[in-house]
Parts: sequence; structure tokens; C-alpha cells
Amino acid sequence: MAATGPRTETKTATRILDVAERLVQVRGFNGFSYADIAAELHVTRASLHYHFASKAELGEALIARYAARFANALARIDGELADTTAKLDAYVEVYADVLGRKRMCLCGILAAEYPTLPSPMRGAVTRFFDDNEAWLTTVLERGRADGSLSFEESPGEAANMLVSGLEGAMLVARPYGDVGRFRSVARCLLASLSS
Amino acid sequence: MAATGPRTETKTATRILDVAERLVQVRGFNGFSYADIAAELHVTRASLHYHFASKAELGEALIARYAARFANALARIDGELADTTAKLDAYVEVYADVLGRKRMCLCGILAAEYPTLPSPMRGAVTRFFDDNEAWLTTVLERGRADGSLSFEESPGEAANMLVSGLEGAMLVARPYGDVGRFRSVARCLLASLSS
DNA sequence: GTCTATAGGCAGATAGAC
DNA sequence: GTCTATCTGCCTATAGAC
Repeated sequence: MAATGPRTETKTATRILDVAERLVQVRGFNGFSYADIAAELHVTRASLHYHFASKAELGEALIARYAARFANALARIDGELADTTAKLDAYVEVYADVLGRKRMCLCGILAAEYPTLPSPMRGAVTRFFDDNEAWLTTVLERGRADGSLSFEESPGEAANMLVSGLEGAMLVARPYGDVGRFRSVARCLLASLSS
Repeated sequence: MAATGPRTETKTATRILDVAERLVQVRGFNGFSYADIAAELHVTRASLHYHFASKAELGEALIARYAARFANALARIDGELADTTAKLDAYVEVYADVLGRKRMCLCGILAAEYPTLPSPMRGAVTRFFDDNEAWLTTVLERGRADGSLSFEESPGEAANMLVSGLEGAMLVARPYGDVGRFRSVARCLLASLSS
């Protein structure tokens, strides 16, 4: 960790990130301001700028933490579950948990705002998708090898379809406030890999 | 058309809608301002307010026109194509055209910003998804009846999966500037209905 | 229909006291 | 680390002349 980076180690910084993360996942990066965070934490905007000098810096820290947490969840799935379909179900559950709290995937909502994002944030968003697809690709390859899955497209294409499909299912289901709508799509997507 | 509504009939209003539509599809509803439109059309912001008194009103007009155009495209597909798979291919092509111009689906990007939208816009967004799914449901029912399609879930669930999957494929593919990425997902989705 | 001018508010960001 | 105060700029929206 660079000494000149944002002070994400302190407790205050963590509380800022927690609030900002929720605000972005609910309202989008262009839909909240430092004033919103300040009001919730009962501090001034100036104080926030001490921890994250600019909104762009805050945004980078948000993605970094979110991506790390996601990578952790995937590693835990790998460690605890051996069955391919169980892994995929658990993967879907990670998304469902987010939607259940009425939030969009952080990187999904940032993808919608992509052209307006500071350049460093843009790179981090696509990296998130790349990492997810890489993990899924491995899972799908093994599932096909051990016979628990059967699909015609390449594992990479199937992984891309899963990430895109799940992100889209969150995007569309959230306005309806209906997690069942998301789960229905997820079931269809997974079923298409077992035919 | 109500006499007190926005003056969407005039040529100036149309030009405003054209620019605003592109701005929303590229940057999101919270990512552009009247100043952006004014600069492109070489008029003042005050002039824009004559045609669309508020940004919320402009937003409603945008969705109304977009939804009408979409409904038109679907009607044309119904009129010109008899084959179910040809209809579905044409449906995918409508999305691909949008993405090819580096834009997100208007209602897809608005879905991402949903909690921040004025209430009338929110209703119009979900109606757009409902209409799309209703049309797709009919197509899928007939395709299954005539044997050109074969899937286990209900036509409504499959329609929901298609809309969600295509919206998500646009969302994720756009940051990569890669329409091929979108087409790959669309192919997988459609293939899952022919198994 | 389009303009100038302006109101009133909020944005991100900085300086400097404590 | 947090504060007050302030800068600068942009935002939506309106009033009233032309």
C-alpha cells in the first residue's frame, strides 16, 4: 500500500467508505455528493476531503475495496464448495444479497455511468468484470470437464453471458423491488449451462 | 395529446429531444444539464425551458418518444417477419444498433438511476420493460407452439431473461466498446431457447 | 420563441484556525 | 482530524424585454 494513497486504514475512512458505497450503489456516482455523506456521519465536507482529497479518489477506493471483498467471496466459495453447481449457486447468491439490500452491483451501476467516470475508475470497473469472468471461466471449464455442465459455447463466452445476465437481471429487477424476478433470470441462465 | 403538455410537436422540440436523448443514453439522466443541450444547439438555457419547463418534463417526453419508437420497431418486425427466430434476431438487432452508436438503452440507463428519478419517469421506465416482455412473451409462446423454440421455463420467464440479459449485455459491453461482446451474449441467450 | 439577467441553491475543493 | 469560512463554478428555474 502506497504511503501517499487515501487513508483507507483508519476507522473514519472506513465509515466514510461504508456510507459512500451505499450511496453509489443506490443512487449512482453522479447521484450523491460529499454533503450527503457528511450529513449522515455528522461531520463537515472539509473533513471528508481530508480522508479522500477528491471524489475521484474516493471512487477509486470504493472500487478497490469492493473488488477485494468480491475476490474474497470467490476464494471462500472455492475453498468451501467442491461441486460446480454449488459454486455457481453461491455466486448467484452474492448478487442476490446485494439486490436484497435494494442496491445495484457497485461496478454495474458504475458501468452505466462509465463515460462520465474519471479515467482511473474506468479501468478499475472493467478489471472487476475481467476478474469475475476469469473466475467463472475456470469454474465452467471444470464443470464441463467433470460432466456436471454441458454447453456449446466456449467457457469464456458462457462466463461473459453469466456476468452480463446477472448484472442485467439486477438492473431490471431493482426498479420492481423484486428479488424473485432476479432469481428467476438467474435460474434460467444457469439452466442453459446444464442442457 | 394534452394541450398543456410539452410541445413535442415543433421542430425545435424535436431537435432538443434528439440531443437530450443522446446525452442521457451516453451520460445518464444525472450526467447532463440544460447547458449541455443549449451549447450544442446554440441557444440559451432559457429557451429550452420554454419547450420543456423542467428537466423532469423533458425526461418524461424522452421516455415517451423512445417507447413509441420501440413499439413501432416491434410492430414492423411483426409485420415483416413471420419466422420466430427471425423476429428474435431482429429484436436483438434493435439493441445492437443502439450499442453500435456507443449508447446504452435509454430505459436501461434510467433503470440504473431509478431511485433518483422523478416519480412519473419511474413509472414510464417499468412500463417500457413490461411492454417489451409482453411482446416477447407472445413471440416465445408462438415459437414454442410451432416447434421452432423449445424451453422449459414459462414464456414470461424466458421473456424476462431475454430483456434482462440483453440490457446487461449492453451495460457490460459498452465500457469495452465491443459490440461483438454483446452479440456473443445475445447468441447464447437465444440458443438457450432452442435446446 | 428566443433573448438577457438574475435568483437561489448546491457542487467540489481549499486555506487556515484549533 | 475536524472545524469555519470562503472560492469558484455549475445547476434548475423564472421574469420580463424583444
